[in-house]
Amino acid sequence: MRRITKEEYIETIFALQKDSVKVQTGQIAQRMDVKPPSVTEMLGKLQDEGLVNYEPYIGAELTSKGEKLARELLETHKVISDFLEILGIDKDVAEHDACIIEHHMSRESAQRLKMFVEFIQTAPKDPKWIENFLMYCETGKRECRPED
Amino acid sequence: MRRITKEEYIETIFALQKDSVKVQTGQIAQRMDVKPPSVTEMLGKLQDEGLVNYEPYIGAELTSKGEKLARELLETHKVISDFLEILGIDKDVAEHDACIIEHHMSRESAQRLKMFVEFIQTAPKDPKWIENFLMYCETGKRECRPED
DNA sequence: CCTAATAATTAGGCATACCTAAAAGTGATG
DNA sequence: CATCACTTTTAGGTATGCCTAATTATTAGG
Repeated sequence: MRRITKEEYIETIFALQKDSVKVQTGQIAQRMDVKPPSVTEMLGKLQDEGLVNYEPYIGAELTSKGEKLARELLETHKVISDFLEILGIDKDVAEHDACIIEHHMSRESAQRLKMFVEFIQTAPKDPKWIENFLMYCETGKRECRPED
Repeated sequence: MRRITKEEYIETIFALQKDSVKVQTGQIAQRMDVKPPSVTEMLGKLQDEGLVNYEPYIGAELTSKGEKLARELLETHKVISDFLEILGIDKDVAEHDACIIEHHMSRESAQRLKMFVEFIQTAPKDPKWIENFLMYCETGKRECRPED
């Protein structure tokens, strides 16, 4: 049984708030593939921690604290999935892995990985070595440039 | 509260078996920073899954199935920590993050990351772009070679 | 305004991994 | 062989997050 963390609830609520300010129990449940009672329970806990404002039968809304956390989590998430995609991982798998890994990575590693992705993405030209790497994955051969 | 997974017990037992065949409850508890009753309980479960042979008051020993799993886990672990170290993460942090992440990464991503690390480590020369990257982390500047 | 459909909540449980305190087993020593 | 020190196990309980079934709110139609 896959256990979803509080953080994932925060991220989901954040995403759903793009459509409407108040997010309903059912929406969250559906999106997270979880039953409504689990959501009700979690919203209570998130409320206790000051991450959401929750009114029974009405819906939930992130507090500014919750929103800040959501943005941080989403950034880490994006860094990881971008990285995995650069390595040539299937988009869905990258997405899935990022979801799970993001909550377990230290701030330090996340920060470093972020710089790495940034370094690659803002390279003057699409770096040759990525091409070489993907080639290496498929054929096992590497192009023999000395500075590779 | 940090929740340790079954897999981490397997890895720990594997590591301790280098010193003696039978591994005792107390050794595992100490190494994992957990109390002995937790270990007893877990050994029972691992036994049920056919991963260890466990005799109360004597100790535990990995089955061949458990040992196979341990080797796989350790390989993934090493891939992740090597990668983080290449990015310039502190060894202890890399080690710690690898411990946690390894259990959450898909086989596909782990395999790809493995190839990536291998690609870097077996590069004809220590790749220039890693130096460039570490420089970029420290100074924010990148060396402007067109093929960067 | 009452009812039926829909949605959410409460109540009561399960699984996992952890803990403390108490009981039991093991082994060395007098 | 009895006792003490040490280790391990058992018993009972906590925290998370998830579930089903039953209850309660809300809302739309008649």
